[in-house]
Amino acid sequence: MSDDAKTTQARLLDAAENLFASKGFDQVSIRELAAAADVNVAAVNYHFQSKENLYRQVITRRYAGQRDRTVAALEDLLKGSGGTPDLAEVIGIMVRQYLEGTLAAPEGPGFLMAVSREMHGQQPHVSEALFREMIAPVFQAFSAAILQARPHLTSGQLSWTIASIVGQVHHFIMRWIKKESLRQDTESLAIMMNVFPPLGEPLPEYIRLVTDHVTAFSTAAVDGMFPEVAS
Amino acid sequence: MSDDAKTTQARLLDAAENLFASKGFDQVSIRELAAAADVNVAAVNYHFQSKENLYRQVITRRYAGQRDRTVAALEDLLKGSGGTPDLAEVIGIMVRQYLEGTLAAPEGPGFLMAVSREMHGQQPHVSEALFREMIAPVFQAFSAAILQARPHLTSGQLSWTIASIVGQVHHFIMRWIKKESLRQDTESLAIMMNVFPPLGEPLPEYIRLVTDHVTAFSTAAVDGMFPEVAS
DNA sequence: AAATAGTTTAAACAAATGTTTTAACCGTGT
DNA sequence: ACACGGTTAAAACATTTGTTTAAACTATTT
Repeated sequence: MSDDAKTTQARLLDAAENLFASKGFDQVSIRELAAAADVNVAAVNYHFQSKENLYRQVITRRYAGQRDRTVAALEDLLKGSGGTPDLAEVIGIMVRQYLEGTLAAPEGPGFLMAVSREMHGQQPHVSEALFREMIAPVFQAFSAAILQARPHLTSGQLSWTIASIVGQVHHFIMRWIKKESLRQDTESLAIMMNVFPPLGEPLPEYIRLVTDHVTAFSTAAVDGMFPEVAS
Repeated sequence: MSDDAKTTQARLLDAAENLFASKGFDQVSIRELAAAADVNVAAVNYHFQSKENLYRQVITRRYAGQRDRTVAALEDLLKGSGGTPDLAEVIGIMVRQYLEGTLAAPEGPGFLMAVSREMHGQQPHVSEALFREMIAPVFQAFSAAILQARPHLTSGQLSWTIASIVGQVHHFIMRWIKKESLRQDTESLAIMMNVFPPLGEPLPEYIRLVTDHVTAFSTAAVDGMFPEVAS
């Protein structure tokens, strides 16, 4: 479906998604949005009441799918393994889903980069609703799956572990985004890529490498920190 | 030294540090800065040429100390241990320095929060210079220290490991900052603190807990992933 | 005391922002 | 053909932004 066949609303949502993703909420003006979507400036307020509300809709529209896919993948794994999944597989699913959903969604480039910014950012544009409806369910499914793989973990150990995993993933996402946004600035780019080796790879390979690393790193950490007492 | 005894420049720098830290570059207007520092709006441009340059100076002024302290602490450890430091101590120093420098510097609240935002952010306000002068030296000292503790690590394994550590630290910093910025929004705050248990602690205790966790987690991960061949 | 260099002040400036208004437009149903 | 709801268009609106101007002030120097 070509752009001019889509409705004004849809074109605005798509343009907003890409622009917000690559520049952040404050850095995108309504006029810029309108130009990218090839609509009138007033369209944003007509269809979405406000710029902030458009932002909210962009995020929730995409994140719902991400959430459902991740939860479903975790549940599938639980069923397939008869209740005792491999810890590395659990973490691997979570990490890969997050990376793919954020950096390489089929719906288009940019996708969910905004969410990471939102989670790390200060502006509470959507934070509470996003957290309750989107993050919390994934968090819960992830917790449950880890607990199936390592039933001896306490709830405290569990949340520390999850925080360490999420932190790593965010960092690798931000690193890729930063690299993308530096495309023009060849000097800074060269410095970054020199210090952070995996950045030179194309995106699918980057996702694979990061997934493998974070999975192996975190699995080793969990089993080193919280060894299961031999039965 | 009371505020009105300080020079206009110093008062602006201090006010800017706190405001930029808690709200981010774009969210702070020059008029807000001037009001907080109790100076005229023109003072920013008179003394610092531009808002962006003021921002640069705020960051470099503080980060230089942070950098020197961290590098010195790592070098001390190397000397004290006769060239074979404990890995956990190396990581612990790095993590603690980063957390303290960012969240709890004696110079005042807020301190270096802006740097984390800068590193994760899109705006290239100071990125390249900051990276080259401030981040790179710390990165290098940290790398060298880890390599002394675990000489068998390849350079690739080293940079993956550092990325995982830095990612975790950033995440725990952001989490604290986010909590601070949600002080008014009691509902969101309750949700966050419920899901992320260590957040309820006062700052020094939070720093201690995070340092211990990240250190233990990462040490276990390194030794689990890259076991030294028994001699 | 006059002059000077540095600093502070209030006011103005130009540009950009999110939003609203009002009129034109379009297809659909009568 | 006409009227009507929904949509788009251009223009205007009220604020806010970073920055500059030009005059007032202040202390030090001559």
